[in-house]
Amino acid sequence: MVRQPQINAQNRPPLTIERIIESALHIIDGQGLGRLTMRRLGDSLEVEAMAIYHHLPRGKEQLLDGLVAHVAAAPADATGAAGWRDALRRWAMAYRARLLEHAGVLPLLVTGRNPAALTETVLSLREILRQGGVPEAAAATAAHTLLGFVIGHASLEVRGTAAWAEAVRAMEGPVDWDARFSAGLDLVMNSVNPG
Amino acid sequence: MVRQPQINAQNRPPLTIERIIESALHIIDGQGLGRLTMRRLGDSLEVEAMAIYHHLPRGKEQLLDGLVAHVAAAPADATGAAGWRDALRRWAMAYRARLLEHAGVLPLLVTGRNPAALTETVLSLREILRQGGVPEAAAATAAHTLLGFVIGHASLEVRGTAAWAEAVRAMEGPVDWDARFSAGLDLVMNSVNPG
DNA sequence: ACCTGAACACCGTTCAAGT
DNA sequence: ACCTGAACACCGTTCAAGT
Repeated sequence: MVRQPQINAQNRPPLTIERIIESALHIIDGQGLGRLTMRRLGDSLEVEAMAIYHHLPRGKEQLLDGLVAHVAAAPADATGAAGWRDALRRWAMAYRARLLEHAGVLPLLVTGRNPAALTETVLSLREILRQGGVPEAAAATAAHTLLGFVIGHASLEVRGTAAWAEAVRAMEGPVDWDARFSAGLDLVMNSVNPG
Repeated sequence: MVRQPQINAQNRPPLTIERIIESALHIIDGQGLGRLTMRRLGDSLEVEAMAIYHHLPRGKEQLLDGLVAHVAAAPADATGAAGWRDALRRWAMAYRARLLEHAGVLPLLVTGRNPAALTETVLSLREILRQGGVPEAAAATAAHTLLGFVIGHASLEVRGTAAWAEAVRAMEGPVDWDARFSAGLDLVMNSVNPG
């Protein structure tokens, strides 16, 4: 029985930034952002809360920055798509699903914290539009419009599907959010045209 | 010297929900959401923090609900507009300005808290579209698409104009956000058509 | 190098008490 | 009816100490 070097004396995997972020995301997804505390995060990692500061010197701020990066940095990819419209459509659907899976991170995304986390995503959208023949300025506008729509629509979905939103559904009527998002996406994409 | 009845023995205006919300919004706008605490709010109202609970029995949750309602409940109004497109355009510009003025409230808006706060706004958008001849289903889609775009774009603006976003501007290039929003708004509105 | 334990300043909230 | 003061359980973070 050879002890593996990456297993320490307490017989548990060592703390890494990746494990910390994943554990934090697990707490947010399961219990909500409000219940993510350094002490609870420490518990879930089987470590004292103070140990986390050794890996994230800037503390909770750095943890939240990492969560935003982990969720928001999902660039668009044109491989396997039938043209740039299809590529953007696929990306939008996937990005929306990602935001809804981690809806607890949405409030962090709109704080302006870790703005660099979105750079890769924005540039990938612009690149796909550019390759589709859309002029530079129009591509920049379309990229922000599309990304803004996806983030904002996901926010409305969180609001509309909240367990305590019965009164809203009574007033505004029931909504098929998948269909609603798809139709809205058409609305946005339909006026994006190559030069 | 007749003492006015609404001035109490300590010579200060009585606590009301309106004054509490306004004071809280003032703290958020000036110092950020993270510095809004019940104790600081009490200080700014020249009252002990515990006095606030007499007016907001559900405590800070109720305060945050009230803040969302105060900022997000701004319905569209067609009076004085040159047609429904102009009315929606004006509303979108005003709503965006409102969100940017109170950017610290944006994270609260996307939590799904107090979902009823947006009902009036959503219904007003649908009504203007309906009066413009847009069929019911298309109006519902357009309303959510427009509102989603405005909220999402405001989030991107907060991100792009953050003081610490120098690296982002270096990578993605400088942005005229007023022009960018206006162009994005055109993109969204251009495919909304009466039946 | 990595983690712990005790401590500090703060937080939201409850509750009995004051006026 | 409206507000206060003391108290409680919790929070993020620092720092000296352990291994």
